[in-house]
Amino acid sequence: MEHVREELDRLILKGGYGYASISRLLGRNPAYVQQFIKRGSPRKLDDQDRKTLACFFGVDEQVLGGPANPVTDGMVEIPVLDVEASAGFGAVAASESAHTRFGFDERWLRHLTSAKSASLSIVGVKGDSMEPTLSDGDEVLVDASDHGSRLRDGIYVLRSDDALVVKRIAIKPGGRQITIASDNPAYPTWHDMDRSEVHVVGRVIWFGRAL
Amino acid sequence: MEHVREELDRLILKGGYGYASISRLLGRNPAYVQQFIKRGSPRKLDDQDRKTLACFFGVDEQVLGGPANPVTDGMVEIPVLDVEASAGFGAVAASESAHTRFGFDERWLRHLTSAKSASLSIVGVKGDSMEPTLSDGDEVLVDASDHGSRLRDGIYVLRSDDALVVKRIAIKPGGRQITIASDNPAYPTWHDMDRSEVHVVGRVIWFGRAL
DNA sequence: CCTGATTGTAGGAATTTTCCTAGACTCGAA
DNA sequence: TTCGAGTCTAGGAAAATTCCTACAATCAGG
Repeated sequence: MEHVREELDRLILKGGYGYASISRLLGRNPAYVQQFIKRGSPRKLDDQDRKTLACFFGVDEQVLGGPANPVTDGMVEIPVLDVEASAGFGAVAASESAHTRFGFDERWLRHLTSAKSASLSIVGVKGDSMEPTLSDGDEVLVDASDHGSRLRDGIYVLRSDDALVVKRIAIKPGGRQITIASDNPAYPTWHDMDRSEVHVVGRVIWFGRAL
Repeated sequence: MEHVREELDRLILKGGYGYASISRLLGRNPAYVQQFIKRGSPRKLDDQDRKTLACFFGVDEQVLGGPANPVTDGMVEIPVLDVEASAGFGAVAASESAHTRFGFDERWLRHLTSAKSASLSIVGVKGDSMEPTLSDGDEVLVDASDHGSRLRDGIYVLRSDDALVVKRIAIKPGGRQITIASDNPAYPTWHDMDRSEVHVVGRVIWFGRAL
């Protein structure tokens, strides 16, 4: 903790400001900073003062005894695709406006997938075919880079004619054959389909649901 | 500034904690919180104390007089609480370590709840007691302003001794009695509990799950 | 070398924060 | 009901903070 006083002392000395003027900067009496450094009078700097000083000297608050910086830049925004517009093959007008989106912590996201954020998108689930795993209205995070030869057991978003559908895919061991199923047993399951028959949009790696 | 005292008072009252235990949470003398609220003794809360309280009650620091959370163009950031640190009454060293957080579209969020973003937080689910609705590792969005007299049927985060737990609450029609249940039938259900017996942190309004 | 202005220093006063304690009260168990 | 343990409350003590002030040192301009 003494380290903070020395650091502040050095900063003031280097800049040639003098204790008095720095005290005035804080809106305190002229002896305030001198007391802090030489007498250790306020054991800690007030939160507000610390901010002011860190800003003034252009150093991190941490140097003056502040909290470790919570790295504020690691936020990745993933847009929610408008399914109505994106499902068909017709050219999609990329409307900039009105897209809702989710933000994920970068570290958290890297925990989930190694995919680049550009290949991620969010799609709303329609219908009950994937109950109880996914319900109508859920939002699923889709990794568009995770298909093709990397296809493996799991839940995928597929393109079917002009719509996006969510299905569970199982790989038949050793072959090119795959099974496409809906978790809801009321829906049919297709066995032994060829990979080339299905258009995989991407793998579902996360979903959110309102309660 | 008085608003902060009232807000803290309300939080303590609603949760039914009492001033003394909250004072102990801060590692202060038992009269400390009472003095702050009734006498206005420390004009401001110490930075450290504010963090601890915000974490404990699952609200944003802003509510307790902290710095305003930057809302970047329609995106609301909700912090993930460090449950290990926030749940218990034992004096807790509020860990400064970088909190992960999620971002929600403001419009989307308002669709989900009318609560102010400052009263929202995210908690990780531990254990299988809420299977199949919630699984271990899920992240739930908690509305800390939605309890007390507004308690209604639904899933809530409760404080139990030194841990946070997620349970389903059902209100017995017409009375103060409530039922606390786990969705997993392997866990017991408690009937006819009095509202004052449980410490409600907030209502679960959304969750996310990795697949 | 003087003079006046400003600074750093340190003693101590004024104020605020923090703690301690005793009394009134509530609640549950005996 | 009585007792004991816990709470909230308020008064005031103890400790920390913030401020004030006088004094010595420094420095620039005469």
